[in-house]
Amino acid sequence: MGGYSVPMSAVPTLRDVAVHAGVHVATVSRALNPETRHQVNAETAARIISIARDLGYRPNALARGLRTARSTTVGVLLPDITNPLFPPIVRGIEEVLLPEGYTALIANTDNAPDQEEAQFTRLRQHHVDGFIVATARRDHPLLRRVRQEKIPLVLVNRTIERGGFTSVVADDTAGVTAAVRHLIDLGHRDIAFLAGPSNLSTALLRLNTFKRAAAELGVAVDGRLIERCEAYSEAAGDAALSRLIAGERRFTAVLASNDLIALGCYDALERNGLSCPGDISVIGFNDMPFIDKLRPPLTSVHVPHHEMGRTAARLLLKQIRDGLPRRGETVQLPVELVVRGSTAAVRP
Amino acid sequence: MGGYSVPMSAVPTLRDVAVHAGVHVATVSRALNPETRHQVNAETAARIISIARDLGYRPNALARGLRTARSTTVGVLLPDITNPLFPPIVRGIEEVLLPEGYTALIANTDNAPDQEEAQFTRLRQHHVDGFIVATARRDHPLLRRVRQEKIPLVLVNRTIERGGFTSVVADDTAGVTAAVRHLIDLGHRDIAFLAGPSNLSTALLRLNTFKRAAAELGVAVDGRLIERCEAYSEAAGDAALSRLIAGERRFTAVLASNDLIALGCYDALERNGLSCPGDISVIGFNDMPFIDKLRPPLTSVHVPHHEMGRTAARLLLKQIRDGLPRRGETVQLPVELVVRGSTAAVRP
DNA sequence: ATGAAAGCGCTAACAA
DNA sequence: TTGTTAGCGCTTTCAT
Repeated sequence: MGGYSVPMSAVPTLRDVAVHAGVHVATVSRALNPETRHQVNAETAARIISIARDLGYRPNALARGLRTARSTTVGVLLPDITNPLFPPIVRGIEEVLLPEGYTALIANTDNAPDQEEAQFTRLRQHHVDGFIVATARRDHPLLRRVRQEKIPLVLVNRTIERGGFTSVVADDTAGVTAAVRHLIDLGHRDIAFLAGPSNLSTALLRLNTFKRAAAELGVAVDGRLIERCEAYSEAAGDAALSRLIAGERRFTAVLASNDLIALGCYDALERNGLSCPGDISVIGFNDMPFIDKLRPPLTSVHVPHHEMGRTAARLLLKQIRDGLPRRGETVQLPVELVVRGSTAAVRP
Repeated sequence: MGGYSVPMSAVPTLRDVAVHAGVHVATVSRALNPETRHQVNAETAARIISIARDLGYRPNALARGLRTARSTTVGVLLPDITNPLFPPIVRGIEEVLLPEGYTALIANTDNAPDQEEAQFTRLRQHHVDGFIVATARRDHPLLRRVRQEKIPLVLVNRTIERGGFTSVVADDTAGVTAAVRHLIDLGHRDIAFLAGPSNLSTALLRLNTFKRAAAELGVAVDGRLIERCEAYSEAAGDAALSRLIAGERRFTAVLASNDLIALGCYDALERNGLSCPGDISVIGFNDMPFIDKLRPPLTSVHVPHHEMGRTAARLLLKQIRDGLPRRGETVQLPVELVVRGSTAAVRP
C-alpha cells in the first residue's frame, strides 16, 4: 500500500510522529500545541496532526510536567470522602478542572495533622500545581507554611479568619439567622444550640451568629442550652443532645451546627422516647445528600456544595495562571433554609 | 557554625544533596533508594540520608516516573463519587495503595461511554500503572481494548461474566437468597422484584438468583411482579414500583436490586398512601451508608465495600508487580442480610 | 564503592 | 518556518 506503518505495541511518542511526518520533533511539538501551532506551516501542521491522530499519539504528562514544571494536576485535601458533604464539592471541582486539562488528586486527612502532612508531602512529590483544601482549622501551621511557599492555594467549605487566604464558604450567618427566625416564628422560645468543634471556622461563626440572632430577635440566650460537640459527627451530636436532655433546662427546639450532629439528635431523641417534631424540633446545617429521606425529613440550611467546588476550582486556576494575589478574597455563597418535617410550632 | 546552608526557596533536587554531600548524584540516588542502598558505603549512605532530610529533599515523582516508566499512580474509574456506595470503596483502595507509595487518580464516568473514554485517555496520559474499574458493563468494548493493551486492571463491584477479568464482587447470590428466604419466613408469598439495568452484571445475577431462590423455596415467580429499572437510581425505583402498584397483581413485599431503587420505593409508597412495612415490606441491596437512618430503617444486604476496595487494590498491586495473570480470578466477598424495620410478617 | 554518561519524552531558546 | 541543542530530575548501565 505504501503508507507508513502504525506501530501497534508501545505508546507512540513525539519522535514516532516526527519520523512518520518526516520532520523534526520540535516541529511536531509546535504543531500539536495549540499555543505554538501558528509558528508552523498550516499544511505541515495539518499533516502532523493527522498523523498523530492515526498513530494514537498522546502527550506524556510526566515528560511534559518535568520539562515545563507544571503538572496540570491539583491536590484536593478533604477530611473524609465518605462524609456526603464532600463528593459534591469534588464533582464541582472536577467539572471546572477537567475541561481545562487538569486532574485532581484527592487526599483524605481524617482531620489528623500527621496524615495531612503526609498527604501534603505526597502531593508535592507529584508536583501538583496548586491545592484546594477543605480541612482548614482556625489555627493551622501547615497551611501557613504552604502559603509561605507561594503555592496556589484555595480554601473551601472552611476558612481561616483574617488569614488572608483565598476561600470559598457558605453564608453561615444568613443560614443560622434564617434557621433561628424560622424557629421563633413557629413560637419556639427555648432553643438549644449544638456547636461544632471550636477549632473550625464554621463552628465558631455559627455559634456566634446563633447568639446574636436569638438576642436580636428578642429571645434570651441561655448558656445552659448551648452544648459543644467535639466533632461534626453523629456520635458527638447524640452525646451532646443527651447531655442537654439530662439537664434541667427544658427546650422545645434544637439547632444543630451541621447535619451529622442533627442525625445524632434523632438517635438521642429516639433513645429518650422523645418525638420529633412533637416534643422537640430539630434543624440541621448543610442539607447534605439523602438527608431528605430521614423521618421526619430534616429541615436544614442548604449549602451549594457543588457550586462551592466549582468556584474554588475557578479561583485556583486563576491563581495558577495569574499568580498569587497579595491578599486572598473570601467568596461567600448564598444558602437557603429548606423547611421539611422536623420542625413544628410549639403547642399553645 | 560552618555547616552547609539550606536553600530556603526552590525544591531541592538530587543534585543539591549531592553537592552538599560531596558525592555524585548517582551515589545519592543509590543511597536514598532502599532497594539500592546496599551498594553504597554504609557511612556515606547515612550521611547522605541525613543531608537529604535536612534539605527537605523529596524525589520528583514526574522525573522518576519518566525515567522508570512507572508513575506509582493508579486510575480509579467510578460511575459517580456522589453515590454513597463508592466513597468506602475509594477509602479501601487508598488504605492499601498509600502505604505502598501509590496515588489513586479518581475519575467519574457518569456511566457515559464518551466520558469514560475521555477519562481513560486522560489517565493514560498520566501513565498510571494500572486501573481499578467500578464501571464495568456486561458488554464493554473499552475494557476489552484495555485488556489487550496488557495494562494491569481489576474490576470492582461489577464484573464481566466469563470475561477473564480479575474482579472483586459481592456474593450477590447469597445476598438475594437470604433476602428472599427472610421474606418467605415472614410469610410473604407475593414478592415483587425490581431489577437493575440489564447491561450490568449485578442486575442480571440478582434477577436470576431471585427467580431461582423463590422457586427453590416453593414460591411461584410471577412475571408480572418483576419490573426492570433503567438505572440504579431513586427515580427509576419510584417509577418501577409505581407501575407495579398501578398493575392488577397484588404483592406484600418488594425486593429492590439496590438501595437507591429501594429509596425510590419509599417515595412511591408514600405517594400512593401505602405504608411500609404495614402494607408492603421493602428490602434493599448494598446497605449503603446512612441507609439505616431512613424511617422505617431499611432492611438491606450489607456489602463490605471498604474491604472490596482493599481487595481490589491488593490484586492490582500484585498484577503491577508480578505481571498480568493468564486468566483473572474473581474474588467473591461475603455479604450479610441486615434486618431493620422495613419488613414485617404478613397479616394472617 | 563510586563516578561518568546516557536517556526517558518533552519544550523552549537560539540559529539558520 | 524549521532544525539544533540543551536540559528538566531521575535511574541505570558501564567503567573505574
